[in-house]
Amino acid sequence: MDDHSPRASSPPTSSTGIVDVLVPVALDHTYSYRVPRGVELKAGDVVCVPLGPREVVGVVWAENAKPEPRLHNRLKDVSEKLDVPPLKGELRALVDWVSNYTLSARGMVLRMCLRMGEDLGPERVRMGMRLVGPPPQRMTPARRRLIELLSDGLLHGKSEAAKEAGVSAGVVDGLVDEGTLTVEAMPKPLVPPAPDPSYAVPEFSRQQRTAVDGMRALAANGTFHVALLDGVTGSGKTEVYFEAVAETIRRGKQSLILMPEIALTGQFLDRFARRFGVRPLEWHSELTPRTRQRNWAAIASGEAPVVVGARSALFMPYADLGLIVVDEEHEQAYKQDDGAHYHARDMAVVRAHVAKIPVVLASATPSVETEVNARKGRYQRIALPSRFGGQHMPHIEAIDLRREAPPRGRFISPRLAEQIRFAVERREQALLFLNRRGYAPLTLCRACGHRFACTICDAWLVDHRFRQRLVCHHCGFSMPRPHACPNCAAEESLVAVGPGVERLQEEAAQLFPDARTMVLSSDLITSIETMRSELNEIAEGRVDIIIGTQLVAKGHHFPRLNLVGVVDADLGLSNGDPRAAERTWQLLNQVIGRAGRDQGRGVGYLQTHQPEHPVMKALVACDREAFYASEIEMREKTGYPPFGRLAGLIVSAGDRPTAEGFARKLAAIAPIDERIKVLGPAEAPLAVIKGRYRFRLLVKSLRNVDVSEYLREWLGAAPKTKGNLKLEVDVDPQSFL
DNA sequence: AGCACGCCGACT
DNA sequence: GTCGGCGTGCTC
Repeated sequence: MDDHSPRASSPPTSSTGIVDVLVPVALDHTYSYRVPRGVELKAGDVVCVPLGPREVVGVVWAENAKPEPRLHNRLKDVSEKLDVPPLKGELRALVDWVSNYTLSARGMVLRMCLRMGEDLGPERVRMGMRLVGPPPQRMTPARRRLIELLSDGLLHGKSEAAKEAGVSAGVVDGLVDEGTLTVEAMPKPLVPPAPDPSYAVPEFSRQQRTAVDGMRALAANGTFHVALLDGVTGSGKTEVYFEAVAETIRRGKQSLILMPEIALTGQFLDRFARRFGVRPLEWHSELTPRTRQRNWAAIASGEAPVVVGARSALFMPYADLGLIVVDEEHEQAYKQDDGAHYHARDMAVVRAHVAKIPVVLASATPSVETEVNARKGRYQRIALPSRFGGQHMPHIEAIDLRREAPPRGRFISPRLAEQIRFAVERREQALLFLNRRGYAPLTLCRACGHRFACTICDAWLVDHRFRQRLVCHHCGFSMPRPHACPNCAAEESLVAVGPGVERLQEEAAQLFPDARTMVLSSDLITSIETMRSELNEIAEGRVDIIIGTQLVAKGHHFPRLNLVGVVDADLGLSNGDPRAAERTWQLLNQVIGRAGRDQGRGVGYLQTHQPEHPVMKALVACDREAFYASEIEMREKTGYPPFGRLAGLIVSAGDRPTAEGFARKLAAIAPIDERIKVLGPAEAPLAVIKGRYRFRLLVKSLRNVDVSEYLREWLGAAPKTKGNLKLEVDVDPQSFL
């Protein structure tokens, strides 16, 4: 019955043929399937196909496929064409590009586009109730409350209304039986109203106007174009790029605003709502399956004009994307390192390029890569030179810990303590910043010197007094804090070494007994919702001293915060990471930028052992130019990005010799290329994580080298990994742990 | 990535 | 004697 010849002379209108389908599994290549009669398939169509013993959702990657002839009698049929919009060519091109660049399987990249959730079945019809009849014969307090609530005669959600009135479902049923209430189906969940680009256009200052014009022009042009929106904290960056979003809405196209995972706060959504009248659609990992499905559909159909999301939102199948904004473009959170290794900011530029649309990179402290691109004119710089409304940047001072040391076992120097006291007396807020979770990073035995380390990672156990446990920050292992030393059995001999935010809170409570303190640390936060409520508490002024890890550096606005104390400014500088200086500069800038945003009287104190370090000097002098100049010069001289390219290979195995042996073998067969240096293998800075031994190779090349191609050639000749041996490829690594 | 097939230890 | 551990290999 079926014609197996690829040159079948069926008429072109016949739907019988063969298509190549990309399936969302760890495969680079497409598989060919026969198209059943009566089905019409074109590239981009989303289909269900049999794959081994199961059915998977895949995407047609090529029509009129010409599979290997010997496969012909083994081809299976496409099971079904799904009723969703096809993936556009631009998204398929992005998948191909990302897979080619990062060396991750194409199927796995496709998977990121298909996160629409499983078929959850038809959506449950929500029931509502309405007051229709006379009051019941027997009135009870519960019945009265419910009737009161429904007295507007409108349809109320059944469970919500019962909950609000504080009554059980039984009360509802009783009133229905009496004929007082009716229960009817709620109308289908209403499509949220579209953001209104003219809802509340703000007044812009003269300096902002230029930037706003730039934003509108770029959105109106609608062609590929990269702009760096460069403005200090408090300069109104968000409101300025909202104008690009507004223009894109007017043009009937969708906008994507990418945010670092953690910055997806209610504050931002409210700010959006104040400008556009409604909250935007969200896309992040904490959506419930039903919301995920609904939002995916709204994005794919084009019903969602604006999407605010974490990095995974970049791979959504927008019906008609017209603009991408990458907020806080320098954030490390944009780099995904589990599974596929990709940098969402860079891939956003790629997506904008293939979709021929503009992209805005916004930051107060641009990454060195972006800054160089702006200096070379590859990106247009749109600058917001100062704070909005004549506010001043915080005044920054260094506190030299070599001269003004805190008392032994304490971490707040006398001068910083005094300033905090003044701030609290003035009823202002103070922020103590320390990028270290827990109580103390190390616990040791005073009697024998024993140090508590993780048994399966190469790391100390961090004392978390809040949870009463010693915790490994790399694998999550934890144990109760023991009373006696497990090594020498000495009792009461364990001491905490070094500070964490919890210990700092203890110190603050002793120094300022009347002040209200709050610790903000990622391990104390269980969900986006709890974080939103804690941030609200601070914003409403119910906290005097905030003690936080880098969580507090992100775009939250605390109106009464005027003082920021950085407890250990040197913390990120000494780890041998090529980006250490850049990171420290960005983080401290951001954290200190939290101060004085309303009254303009912000002050920052940097506790440091090296006030002469270029980063500290640039911070104190408020001289960003000095920082970029020295950092760019250093990168250029050493050939680090963006003046050269890097890729990392991480070999890991359950035992040290296997990992090291394979890494050495890899190094030995690296193709010779005078533009490329292969460094290592070296034991990774954190040599053991979760019981796996890790070795790293670093590929360092000139800027114009196609590193991905080099890696493919190299790894193609490598023996294939088997057993528990694992090889990870990280093109453009951000972290060197 | 899943999932089956396949070959060696503690239980109905 | 079987249930089940996860190593290896395939999926059009």
